Amino acid sequence: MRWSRMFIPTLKDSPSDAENISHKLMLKGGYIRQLFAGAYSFLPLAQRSLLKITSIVREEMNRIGAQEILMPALNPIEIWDKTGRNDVMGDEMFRLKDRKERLLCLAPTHEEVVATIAAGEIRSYRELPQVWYQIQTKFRDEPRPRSGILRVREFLMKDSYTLAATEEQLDISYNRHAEAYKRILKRCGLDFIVVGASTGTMGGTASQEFMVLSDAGEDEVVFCPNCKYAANVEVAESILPEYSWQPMEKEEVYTPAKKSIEEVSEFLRIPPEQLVKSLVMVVDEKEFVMALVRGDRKLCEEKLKLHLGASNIRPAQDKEIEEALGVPAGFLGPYKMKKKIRIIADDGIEKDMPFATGANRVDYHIKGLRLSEIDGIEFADIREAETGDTCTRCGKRLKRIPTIEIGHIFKLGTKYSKALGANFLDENGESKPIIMGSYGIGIGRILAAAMELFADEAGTALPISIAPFEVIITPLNVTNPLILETAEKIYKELLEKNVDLIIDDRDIRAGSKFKDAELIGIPLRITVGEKSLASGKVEIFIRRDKKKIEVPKEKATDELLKLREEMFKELTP
RNA sequence: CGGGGUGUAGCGCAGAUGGUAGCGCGUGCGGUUCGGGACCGCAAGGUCAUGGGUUCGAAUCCCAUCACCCCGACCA
Repeated sequence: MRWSRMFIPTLKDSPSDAENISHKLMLKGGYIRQLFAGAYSFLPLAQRSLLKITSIVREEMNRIGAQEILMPALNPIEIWDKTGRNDVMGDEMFRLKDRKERLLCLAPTHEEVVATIAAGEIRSYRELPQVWYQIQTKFRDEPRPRSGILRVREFLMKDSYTLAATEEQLDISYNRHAEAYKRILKRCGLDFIVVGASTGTMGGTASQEFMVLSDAGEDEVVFCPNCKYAANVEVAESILPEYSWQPMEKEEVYTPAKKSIEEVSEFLRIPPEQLVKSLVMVVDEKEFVMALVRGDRKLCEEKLKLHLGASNIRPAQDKEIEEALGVPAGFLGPYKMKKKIRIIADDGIEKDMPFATGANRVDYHIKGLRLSEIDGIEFADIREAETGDTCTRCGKRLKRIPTIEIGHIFKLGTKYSKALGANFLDENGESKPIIMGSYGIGIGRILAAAMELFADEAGTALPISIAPFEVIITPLNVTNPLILETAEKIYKELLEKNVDLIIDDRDIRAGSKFKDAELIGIPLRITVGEKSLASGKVEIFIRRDKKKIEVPKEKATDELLKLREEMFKELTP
């Protein structure tokens, strides 16, 4: 490929819209352009990378015996009604009507379609297990698209679905996917951790996420450096560090306009650890629940949701709280409540610790209350684990870190097959619902994560397996025939060896060529210029470690092939 | 949806107190340069997000709308 003929609109300044590193780099490097919020065009460089990623994904999926299919993105709403997910998905699903006013949606995922196919075709246990996958554009009307390509409304995903007759078959498919995902990420040059996760709106019995450590990530993972326990904060367990509380008289205290934990803590001179937050949540849009969490802790909504068996919870608005409890937010507590609602206390709060919390009276808090003296409270782990908490497995300190979620695998069970009538006859002629699994991996996120992970001042250094080109040849002055001929000769030799490369044949200054090549992240560069050529040499530049090697021009091709080989070897699982 | 911010040339920005739009980069042409985003000359490029209002006069003041970005609740 010749740079002069390629569409690579690099920029000197990144557009001010871009905030995080991969987003800036992709815009600057001419990889992507935004069409509107949450939708990007992939320009030639990005598309080349994405094609390489998808072919790695294909190879690994095929390797575990998965069969590639392709399902419609356009779905009739009925199948989503049958599983109840038309409601569960809420505004996240794009909905539209056809010319006959029939309700359709753009599928955010494909369990419903898979179960529909299975319901129509699978009859016997002899036809199971099945493992199907597709690489397809998904649509999700994200409440807030952000971070460039990391969180968008239209994105490429590899999603697979397994159909099993038995739990054992499901386990095998699930484990094979985990293995395939590890191989995929390794081949794409990404370091990752596998963590226990919440099944969220998918439902199901077990799930794990494949996370890349990155500050750009939107997820957080709690992990133990000692025993390797790792879990999404949504589900991570921990033990609170010891806290020696102070004794406290029981009394109502006047706390004018002191609402937040900080304000109350400061005003009453009580540390946040000895305050209790009373958070009112709306459960499935019908019931109010009060959640009690220690003042220095965050409520983990996902854990609470799980405990309640709810499908949706949200913080109540101030107006709702006042209507339901007769007290404004800020002075709420499990004390002299005007109206009884369900109370769930975090089990990390010591039952005999006296604490301060709202007195359910405007401008008043109650001091010296203890959970042990309140009737009808439920206890559950509903707090978020934090750095410094104790690991429940080995007793060492936990760490909490931001991550990018690249892949997620689920054991779904029979939720979808039951809803859509996907049954089979077992050995005994008994009809049973098919046991499903579902597995996703974000193609674009792999690229974004790699950009992010290997970024430096000059740009990025993509892994050779997914870089848009493996090698760039940079003749520094194309008006010098000797330089150009030498570069062209090496270019031809490498082409014959099936190296994926580009020659920067533009008639521009050397500096610009260097900047561009380093920006877009090509892992290997051959520089052909007067300086080295005077002694019959060319220079090989290794982008990742910024190392330069001079080699005789006749040996350039062989030397480069060797380096390329080594780079690929490093990425071999 | 709540909170914050920004919309002026392809990109990055400037345009006090209202007086008819500018800088840097980039782009085109000519020339000198050519191993780390060169220099000189010439030139093109703008419904100042949109709609309404105030005013003799609005990029600037007022109202509304829209878009995009950031922080929170959801996900590959």
